[in-house]
Amino acid sequence: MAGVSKNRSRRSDLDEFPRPSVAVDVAVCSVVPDSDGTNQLSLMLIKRRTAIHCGQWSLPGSFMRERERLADAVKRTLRDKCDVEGLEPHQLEVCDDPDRDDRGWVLSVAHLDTVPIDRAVAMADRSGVAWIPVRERIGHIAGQSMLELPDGQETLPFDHDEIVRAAVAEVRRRYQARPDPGGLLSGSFTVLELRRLHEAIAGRELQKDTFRRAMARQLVGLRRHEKGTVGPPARLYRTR
Amino acid sequence: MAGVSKNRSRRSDLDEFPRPSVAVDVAVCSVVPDSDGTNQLSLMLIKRRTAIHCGQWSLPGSFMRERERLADAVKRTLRDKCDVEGLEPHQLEVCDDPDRDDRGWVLSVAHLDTVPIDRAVAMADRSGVAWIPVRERIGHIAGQSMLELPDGQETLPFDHDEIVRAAVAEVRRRYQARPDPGGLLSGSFTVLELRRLHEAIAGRELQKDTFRRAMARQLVGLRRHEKGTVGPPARLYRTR
DNA sequence: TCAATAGTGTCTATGAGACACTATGAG
DNA sequence: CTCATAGTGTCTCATAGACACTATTGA
Repeated sequence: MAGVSKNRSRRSDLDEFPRPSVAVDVAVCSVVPDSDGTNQLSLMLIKRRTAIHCGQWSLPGSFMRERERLADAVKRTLRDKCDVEGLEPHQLEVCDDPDRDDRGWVLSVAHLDTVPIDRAVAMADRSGVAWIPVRERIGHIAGQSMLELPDGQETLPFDHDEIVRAAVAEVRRRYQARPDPGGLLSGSFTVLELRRLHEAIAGRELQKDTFRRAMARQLVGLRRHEKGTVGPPARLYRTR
Repeated sequence: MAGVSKNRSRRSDLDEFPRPSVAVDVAVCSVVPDSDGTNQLSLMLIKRRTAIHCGQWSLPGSFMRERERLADAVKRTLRDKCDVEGLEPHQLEVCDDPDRDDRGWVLSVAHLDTVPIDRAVAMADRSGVAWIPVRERIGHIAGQSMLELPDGQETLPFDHDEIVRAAVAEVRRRYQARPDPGGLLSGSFTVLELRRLHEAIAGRELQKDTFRRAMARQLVGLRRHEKGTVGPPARLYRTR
């Protein structure tokens, strides 16, 4: 690239200013069946293998590479640390507390992403990766995670607890208006399946008739019907 | 601070990774009277005095200082470059195109802020600072600014045009539901003043009776009334 | 008097919430 | 048959949009 040498030559302006380390963190969300079999809005955590906070569960994240785009850094992180591909990260917020990382001055750009349910289920047995349901306890205790963490861990490292809160709020906000903005259901689905998904995300039961009428307008009805379940065959739909 | 020496000693982890320069840019919005006297949603631009893009109009911005918080960097920028104080910046998005700045790899965290109308008017005559109304042209031409820039300038430097678009969209989104989330009206005001404000932001006329009923619910009615205008004295309100 | 405004009444269309009802298929 | 479900009908209530009307002030 011709631009690189030009960039280097004018670099002097920039050297006057201190540069923070910049990382990306990703809150990967999905809705996966509980041990009971009920759907739960969950976040994907990884067990840290690096020096700091080693052994703890945290959101996947990594430092940016030279002239990398944020979205690419997120995709690389997910590929390298969780073996997930094809997601589309969205920016959530920048975490800028200078004391958030004991190693020094580190900014983190928090991202949100969603993985289709079937892929999430397929990943569930991978070692070092876990899907943790969000805890729906009212009167949430300060300094405690929204997640019921394994191994007796109380909180997530860095400011990941706050990122989780922002991510859950954002997913809920998005799923209030649209059927499946995050693409959690792949292919076709019944209205019941979509409602169970929304109920898991919202954390409460939804009115079946109101829900149907609100969603059907935004869906494409297929000719196919689901068979083999209790009751009359349910029509299949897909998103636009 | 005890933390600093500890941070330095563990700095080695971080030195493996390249660090971008990080800047903040602010889209400062207000509603100021046009040359016609009609209210216009406007952005505050400054005339650049630094080496790069010198002489061009742009959003105020600056590089972060060591271990500074983003909000503080924005406040410092506004204080130093525009002599404005007391604002509360909100994050909009991170601009991460590696080629956005010819000098090198620079991330910019775009922010949004609003200044009360009376303060904006008082600033209007300050040299090197200008309030530019957003252009409401339908079928917006690609590669052209949303703003009618002075001195025949066509576009804003860096990716400031995109930041302006995001800022205007965000201000409009916020003012759809609430009376005055940005605190543009200081003190008390009539429903008519509030409606003129909303009309300037939305860029279209609003129904007077529907608007009154939607807003009055969210306002505190005062005992005072405005005098000296045409028509019956209008009741004054304030935000909660 | 006129123009512009305040503030309210009212009609209609829309949609959410809620309850009920019939139809359908698996076990 | 029983049960869980699909899908629709319908009633109520709240609200947006629209139009109209009276009252009140300055010019």
